[in-house]
Amino acid sequence: MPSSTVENYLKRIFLEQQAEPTGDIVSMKNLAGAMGVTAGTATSMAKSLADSKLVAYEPYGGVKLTARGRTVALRVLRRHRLIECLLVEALGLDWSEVHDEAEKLEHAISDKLLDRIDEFLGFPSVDPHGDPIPTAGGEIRHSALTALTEVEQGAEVRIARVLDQDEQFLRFVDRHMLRPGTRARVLVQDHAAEAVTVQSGKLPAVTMGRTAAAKIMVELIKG
Amino acid sequence: MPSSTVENYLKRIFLEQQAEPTGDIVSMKNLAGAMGVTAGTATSMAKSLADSKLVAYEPYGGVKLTARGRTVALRVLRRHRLIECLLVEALGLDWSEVHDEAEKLEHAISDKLLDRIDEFLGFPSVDPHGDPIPTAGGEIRHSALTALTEVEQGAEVRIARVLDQDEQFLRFVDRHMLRPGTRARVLVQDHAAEAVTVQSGKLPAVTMGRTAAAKIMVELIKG
DNA sequence: TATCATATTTTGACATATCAAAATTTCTGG
DNA sequence: CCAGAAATTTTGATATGTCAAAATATGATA
Repeated sequence: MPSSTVENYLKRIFLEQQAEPTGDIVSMKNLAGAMGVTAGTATSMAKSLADSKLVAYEPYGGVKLTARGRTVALRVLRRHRLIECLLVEALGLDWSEVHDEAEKLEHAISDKLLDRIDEFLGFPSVDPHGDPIPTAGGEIRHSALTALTEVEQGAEVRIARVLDQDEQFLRFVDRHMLRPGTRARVLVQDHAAEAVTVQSGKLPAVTMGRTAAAKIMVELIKG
Repeated sequence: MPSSTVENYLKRIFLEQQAEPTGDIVSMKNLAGAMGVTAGTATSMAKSLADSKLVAYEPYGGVKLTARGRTVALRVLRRHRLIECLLVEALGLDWSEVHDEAEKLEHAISDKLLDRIDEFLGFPSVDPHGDPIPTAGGEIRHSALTALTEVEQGAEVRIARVLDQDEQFLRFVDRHMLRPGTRARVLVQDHAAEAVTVQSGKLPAVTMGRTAAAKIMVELIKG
């Protein structure tokens, strides 16, 4: 049984591997940053994870999940995301405030209870942020998603995923009805200004910078 | 912020204090037994809790909660019992299987979420086992105590207090599992015979005279 | 290529929580 | 009151997870 610290490292490594398209090796600096610990701590944990065959660790290189490590990471993510669903669906919490709760609860819940929750929720495939929920078997399903910066002007899209858990940002997304599942239209792609203008529901259009737009992943509906 | 280990010790001490009617001081042996650790570990933890002013510790004497320690213990108990309610009410788990889940979740839940759960459940006053749920303020609502002679036939009660320190009597109480904290059912109230028949756990029912029954104070759970 | 900034690793320390076993204190029966 | 039993405390060790700071390696650039 991995400790919750180990679970957190593995989860972070998984997420960092996904976030880093330069290659799926995570540096000690990034790992330490993501975990909020010093670089020395990250190094010693990397070694200890490698001893447990949960990561491959190359001195001065970095760290990468093994198959076993990946399985553990996905199990933690499954817990996290199902808990987020539960808090939103059953208890009516706002999707912007469930992340921190789930961060703690994900280490304290049994497989049995998790299965109950899954059943109770009707076996959802994405969490309230649109992030895919890994299966009990430890697999993850991806649909082809595009960043909001990449779609053509005039396109109709469905918001699929928001790649940032920051509460400020989630509130912004909320305010403009850009939650996962909602439809939106891309009115302007201004490459010169590095800005994207989108419009959702009956709200007025909103213009955001490309760094923000890059964090909003969508599925193309038309255009 | 007390660690979850500290929370567990305080909770145990509280429960042991209630269970021990000889006086509310808990010995290292009992504490170690209840926590599943060695006596040496219990001693060193007792000292450390005393340093934090959460318990009063007398070497070779034992340990007793301070007001602060009691407040922490009751907060943990509140979490535990509300979580048990949630698992039974909302997720349909059986009341016999929720204890272990709650044991872990009670340390991983925020006050905010707990309040939501409380509200969602309609502010229950007892958990699925009939144990009272402490208030957010850290007090325990003691329902008014009733003598065993006063309750209706068929009622479910929890033994709360035994108003006699006589060894003979306490042994009798013990033998029939009528210690404070245990649940029992009043099978017969025979006013003509001045006798009460009660039954606890898996033991056969026992009939006692009204003078004896008058010394056993109970809380009404149902009926 | 020599140097310097940056990243990484090592080292020594600390806090928490635990155990086993030795030492000590308290209790109890004769 | 005293000896042995039982409970308690002490001691020394271990595992986990962390930091600060020193030592070392890597990589970019002049």
